[in-house]
Amino acid sequence: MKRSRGRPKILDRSHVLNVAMKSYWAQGFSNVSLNEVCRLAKTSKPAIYREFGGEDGLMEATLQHYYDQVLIGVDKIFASGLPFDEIIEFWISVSLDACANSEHPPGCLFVAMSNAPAAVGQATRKSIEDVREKVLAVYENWFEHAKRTEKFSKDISSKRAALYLHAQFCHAMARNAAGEPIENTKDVLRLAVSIFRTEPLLRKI
Amino acid sequence: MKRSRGRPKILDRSHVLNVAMKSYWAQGFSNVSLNEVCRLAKTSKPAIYREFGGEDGLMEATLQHYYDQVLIGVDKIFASGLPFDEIIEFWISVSLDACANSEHPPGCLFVAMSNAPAAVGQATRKSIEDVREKVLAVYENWFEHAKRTEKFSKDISSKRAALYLHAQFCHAMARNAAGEPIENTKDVLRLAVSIFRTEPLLRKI
DNA sequence: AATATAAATTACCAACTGGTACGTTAACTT
DNA sequence: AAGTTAACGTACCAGTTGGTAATTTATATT
Repeated sequence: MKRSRGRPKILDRSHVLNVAMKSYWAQGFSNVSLNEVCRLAKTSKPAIYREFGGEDGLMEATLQHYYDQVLIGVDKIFASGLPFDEIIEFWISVSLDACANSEHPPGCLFVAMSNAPAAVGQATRKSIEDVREKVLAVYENWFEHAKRTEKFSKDISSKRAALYLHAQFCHAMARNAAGEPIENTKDVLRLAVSIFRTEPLLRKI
Repeated sequence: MKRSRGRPKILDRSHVLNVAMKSYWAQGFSNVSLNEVCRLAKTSKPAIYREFGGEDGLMEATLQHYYDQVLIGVDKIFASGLPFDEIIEFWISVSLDACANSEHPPGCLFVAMSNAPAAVGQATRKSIEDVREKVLAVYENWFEHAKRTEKFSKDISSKRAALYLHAQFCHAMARNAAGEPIENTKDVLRLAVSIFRTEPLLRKI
């Protein structure tokens, strides 16, 4: 790790990313200006420009950071090897309970960005697409695996099931971010995933 | 309709509302400034202030206008008296096809606002809640009616079913606004509403 | 004709936005 | 010690935002 020439860098990249992630996540990324990120991270705009190239670059990097710090944790659930139903239940609670314990802000930065593509730059838009594909791939692989080892409805292609699961996740995160009570959202998710069960369709209230 | 004293009003309220509705809807309401609405509607800011009281008032009025002009049409489907399955199918296509024929911008202004409560003022936030309750009531009544006259799964309370249906609608509109292909969205919706069928759970791809 | 009323419009406000020019400073290289 | 490199941060830019003061204009009432 040889230090290069020139004045040593002070700016703490990952500190900036944490600050940006948290405020984008909590306030809604389009309600947080670049100026404000600078203020909160106690750095200067030119420093941000040097490191990230501009607001679009910062958002892109922040989204990647969010994936590495947060979404990865969700993805890992699907590699846990637990039974189908338990994974689903675990996935629901991890997605929603973390914010109830105020470990996290409500909602999901990735979903927020996905839902407002007009409010981000090119680079970020591309990044959104990348993350989406990563997530869909995780779901799809898991469905493939489940078809081989578990007894859940096989009358649906894994791709389709993955799109469906992701759709339900996106909706849950959007409503969660908007302040919907968590129990409503969980209930909707549980109903939604009931399509994967072979029986019974619905249980009594 | 006696004309009151003072200089006669020129400002065309419903023209302003149409302009605001269309641009909020098409560009995403938080990407459209009050200044821009004035420019597009060829009116002045003080005129908007006189009529609506400010940006919050304009947004609130625009949301109501959107309900009266657009959402009412969706609600009416549920009063059509058609069979359960046909209503569902009709509901899906009305929600999604209008924008494919570019009769409408994609997405739903109401859902967009619901999903970004931090970006609107008090009055608009309250209006969002009102519209939401209207819509949920329509769904709920329809489920109540369907339980009496149709053979669909009764093991779910109408309130819960209404929340679920609305959730699916919101997601579909959000993805539609974000540019997701319509067929994906329709497919997700069809899978989601399959929970109301008593059998069979899933059909082959 | 004079007055009261109210809408229209221009021109402004301070605050903030994303973005940058440029002089300064701290290291390494010669 | 002199020179090179590069990050630092102040202080600025033009443009936009939501909002308003103040003057003008068009009507109804007296």
